[in-house]
This record gives sequence, C-alpha cells and structure tokens, in this order.
Amino acid sequence: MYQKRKTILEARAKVLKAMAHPSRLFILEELEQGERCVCDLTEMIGADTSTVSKHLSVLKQAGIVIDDKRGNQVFYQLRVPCILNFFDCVESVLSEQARAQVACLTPS
Amino acid sequence: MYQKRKTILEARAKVLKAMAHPSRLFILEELEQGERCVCDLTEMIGADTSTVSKHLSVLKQAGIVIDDKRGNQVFYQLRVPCILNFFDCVESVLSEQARAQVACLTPS
DNA sequence: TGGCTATTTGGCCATAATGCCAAATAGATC
DNA sequence: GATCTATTTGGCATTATGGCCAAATAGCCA
Repeated sequence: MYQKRKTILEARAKVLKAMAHPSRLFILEELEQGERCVCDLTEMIGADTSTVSKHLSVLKQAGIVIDDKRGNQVFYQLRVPCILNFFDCVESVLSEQARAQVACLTPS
Repeated sequence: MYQKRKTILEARAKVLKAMAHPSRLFILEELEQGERCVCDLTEMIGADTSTVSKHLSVLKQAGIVIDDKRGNQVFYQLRVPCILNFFDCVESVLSEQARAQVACLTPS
C-alpha cells in the first residue's frame, strides 16, 4: 500500500522539508512581497551570506523559488505564489496547541 | 526584522519539519480516513514497529495528531483535520517542476 | 503470577542538515 | 588587467535524523 504512494509522498516531503526552517520561511514571506536579492535577505536574516545562499539553493532545488541574475546581483522570487496560503493550516495547528496548553493550565 | 518574527517562524518550521517525511505523510493521509492503531500503520508502512512509533511521536510532539490508548492498543487521530488541504499547494509546486522539466526537454 | 500482545524507549550507527570561514566565481568599473 | 562587489562552493565541526535491534513498559487473559 505504502509502496505505491511512496514516490509521490517522497516528492511532497522534499518540498515540505525545504520549507521547514525559520530562515527559509522568512525568505518565503519576504518574497511574497516581491523579488529580493541575496544581499537584502542576508542583511534581514543576519547570518553569513554563504548561509543564506545555501538556504536559497535549498528552496530553488525544491522548485519553490527561481533566481534571476541581473548585473552582479541575483534576485529570487516565488515560483508558486500560493505557497503562503499554506499557513492558514499551520496556524491552526499552532492555535490548537495553544488552546490545549491553556486548557491544561486552567483548573476545571 | 527577522528577529521579531523568528519565534513564530520557528514554530511553523517545527510543524512543517514534523510533516516532512514520506512515512509521516502517509500516516497523515491514512488518519484522514479515520483513527488507526500503531499496528495497522506499521503493517502498511512495512518498517519496524519502533520506527513507526517514533514517527508517530514526532507528529504528536508537533501537535498534529493525538493518541488514545484503548486496551493494549494505541489509536492515533488527526488533531487538525485541515492538514491535508495543505497539499493543493505542494502539488502545484510539484506540477510546476514537472512543467519546467518538460519545457526543458522540449525543443522550442 | 505468568505469558502474550502492543507499544515505547534506549542504544547504536550511518547519513544528512546547519552554519561559519575561506576560497572560487562572475559581473562591473576603472 | 586590476580591483571591487555580489554570490556560490568547498571544507569542516557540530548536531539532528532515520532506522534497526534489544530491552522496558503496559494491558489482557488464563
């Protein structure tokens, strides 16, 4: 059963894994506003340029962003704009957690 | 800038990371149909029971599933049903990839 | 209690991810 | 060509992940 679906699930997992890092999520949110160059993102994130470049490469490999070299800068943009809708559900996971925590602390 | 959002993004990343594995995605899809015991999932996935148990524990820690012990079995179910809608977008990432690949192979 | 089943936990190993520094590459400008 | 800036790549140390086996735990039933 699992074997039949495995290939598809592996592909999905790869996309999720690529997104599953705070800096990369930040990049995605930022790109939602429009394209950004590596230098801008690097400054905002406050990590080494090479680190940010590698994060971008992870997103690119996963097919989530595309890059465009202009002059000596590289601009990245979202390839799939919906990517951020995604988070309505993640948020609901988080608020569930919060609710449960409150319920746990409140004497009934 | 990033620092302000970092806590939230870390929380989101944690949820995504928990989902980012083919066996765990399979579990989520399966649980979408209804609750399942560890033994069922283990058989479907075809890995060691301990491995599946650990995957379930990852999902539980992330707040995505909850467990319910009945007799000597443990049943898991989705805590946040929307979790699967999630994939409309992941699919669009994947089909983008496919499209690009075709475009790349097709002489224009 | 003893034995059986279901599940979790600990240990271990192999592999992958993260982040920095340093070096390489590429474009612009003089 | 020399140099400056922007970016990527390689190397390395540290830490996390995934998987199995074996042992521990928990519930059932005789």
